[in-house]
Amino acid sequence: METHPPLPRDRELDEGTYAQVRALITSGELAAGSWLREKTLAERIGVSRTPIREALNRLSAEGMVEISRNKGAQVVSFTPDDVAGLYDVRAGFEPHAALLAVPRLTDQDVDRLAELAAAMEEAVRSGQLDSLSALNSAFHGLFVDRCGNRHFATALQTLMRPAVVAHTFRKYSPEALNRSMLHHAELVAAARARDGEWAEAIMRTHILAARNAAGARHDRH
Amino acid sequence: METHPPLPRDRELDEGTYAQVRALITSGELAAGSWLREKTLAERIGVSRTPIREALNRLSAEGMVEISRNKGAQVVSFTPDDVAGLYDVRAGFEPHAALLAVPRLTDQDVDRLAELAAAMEEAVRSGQLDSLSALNSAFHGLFVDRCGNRHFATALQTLMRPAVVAHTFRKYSPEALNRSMLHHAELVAAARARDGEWAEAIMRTHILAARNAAGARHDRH
DNA sequence: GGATCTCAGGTTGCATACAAAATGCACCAA
DNA sequence: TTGGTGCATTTTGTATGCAACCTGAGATCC
Repeated sequence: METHPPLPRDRELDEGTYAQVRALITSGELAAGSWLREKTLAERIGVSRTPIREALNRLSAEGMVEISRNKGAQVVSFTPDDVAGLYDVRAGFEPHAALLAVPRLTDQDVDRLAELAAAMEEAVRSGQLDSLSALNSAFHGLFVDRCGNRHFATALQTLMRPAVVAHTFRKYSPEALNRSMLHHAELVAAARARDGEWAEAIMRTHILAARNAAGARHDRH
Repeated sequence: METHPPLPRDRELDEGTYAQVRALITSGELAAGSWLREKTLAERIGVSRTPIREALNRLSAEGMVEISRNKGAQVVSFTPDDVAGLYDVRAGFEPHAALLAVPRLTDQDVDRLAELAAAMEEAVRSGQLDSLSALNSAFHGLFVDRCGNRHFATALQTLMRPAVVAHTFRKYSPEALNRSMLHHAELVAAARARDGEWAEAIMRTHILAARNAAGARHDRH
C-alpha cells in the first residue's frame, strides 16, 4: 500500500508559531511596550490560542516579552538604564564566548561569518538598516552557538534576544556604523586565523563601541 | 523532631504548577533523564494537562528539561563535560554578580543570607544532604537577584538552574563540604560589611573549590 | 530464522468551550 | 465637576475532546 503523499502545504509553518511571533517583534512590527493579545495573534497567524500561549510563555522565559498574570503579555520595553545594563553584560559575556568558540569553528563557519559580514556591509551601502538587525544577530549568534558549552549558549541567547529588541542601528552615526562593519571584518579575520584571544579582544571592543554608538553609557552610581 | 526549618519559599510558594513541577526535579524525586509524562504529572499535582504543558515549556526554556516534539519531556542530563563547562562559566560570572549585588543588599537580605547559611550548616550536621541543594540555590540566587541588572540576573539564572540538577553535595568529601560551609559564612560576612570586592573574591574561590569537589576539572586545551 | 508490515495502545499537539479575573464606561450621588 | 459604584465587555486561565504521531508487539512473508 503506498502511503499517502504528505500534503505539500506545510511550508507555511517555518519553524512554528513561536518563530512567527518572535519575528513580529524583532521586525519591529510590534513595538516595545505594545500588548500582545492572544486572540489577535491567533487570528493573524492562523492558529488557535493554545500555540500562541506556548510561544508567549517561551518568549517570556527568554525575556523578550513580559507577562502579568490575568493581564496579558507585552513586548519588553527598556529604560535607558536597562539598555546600558544589557551592553555591560554583553561586554562581559560575549567576548568570552568568542574566545571559546573561535578555536572550534569549522571552515564553513568562517565562510558563513564572512558572508554575513559582507551582507551587512552591502545593507549599509544600500541603506537597508532594517535588515541589519537580523544579520547582526545571526553573526553574533554563531559565536555563541559554537562556544562548546550547551548551557552557556542558552544562557547567552537568553541574554541577547532582548538585546535585539533594544538594538537599532538607526541611532548610529555613519562613522559608528562604519566602525562597526570594520569590527565585523576583523572578527572574521581573527576567526579565520583561529585566534581566540584576538577575537575576544575585538569582540569586547565591538560591544563597547556599540554601547557608545547607541548612547547607552552608564552613569556611575 | 524539628524537620521544618525556614525552607526557601521566598519566591513563589507552592502556588503554581510550575513551581511544583520544578520542585519535583530539584528535590531529586524525578532523576535526570527520566520522562515527564503530562498525564502523570497532571494527576499527581491535581490539575489538567494544560498548566502542566506551560510549566514544561517554561522549564524547557530555562534548560531544566528537554522536549522532543511528539515524544515528550525529560529531565535534562549532563555529560561530565557539560558539568565542567557550567562551573567554568559560573566561575567567570557569578563573582561579578556578587560584586554588583553586595553594595545593594538590604539588611533583611543579609539576614536572609545568614539564615540560609545557618540552615545549610544544620543540614550538614544532621546529614540532610538532599535539602542542601534548595538552600544553596536560594543562597546563590539572592546574589544574582540583587545584582541590579535585570538581564544579567535572568541570564545567570538560566545558567544556574540546570546546574541545580547536576549539582549534588553527595560527591563532596567531608572536608570539601566543610570548606563550602565556611565559604558561605565568609560570604555572609562580606555581605554584612557591604564589601563587594571581598564577596567577589570569596565567591570565585567558592565556585572553583566546588568545581574540584564535584570532580569537574576541565582538561584545558 | 530474520526482516518487514500492520495494527493497537499510548502520548503529544491543537482547537474549542467554559470559568475567573480585570478593564472600561455609564450612571449616580455629593 | 468629581469621585465612586456596579454592570457589561474583554481577556486570560483551565479543562476537555479529538487528530496526528510515535512506539512496540505480534503476524506475515521471504
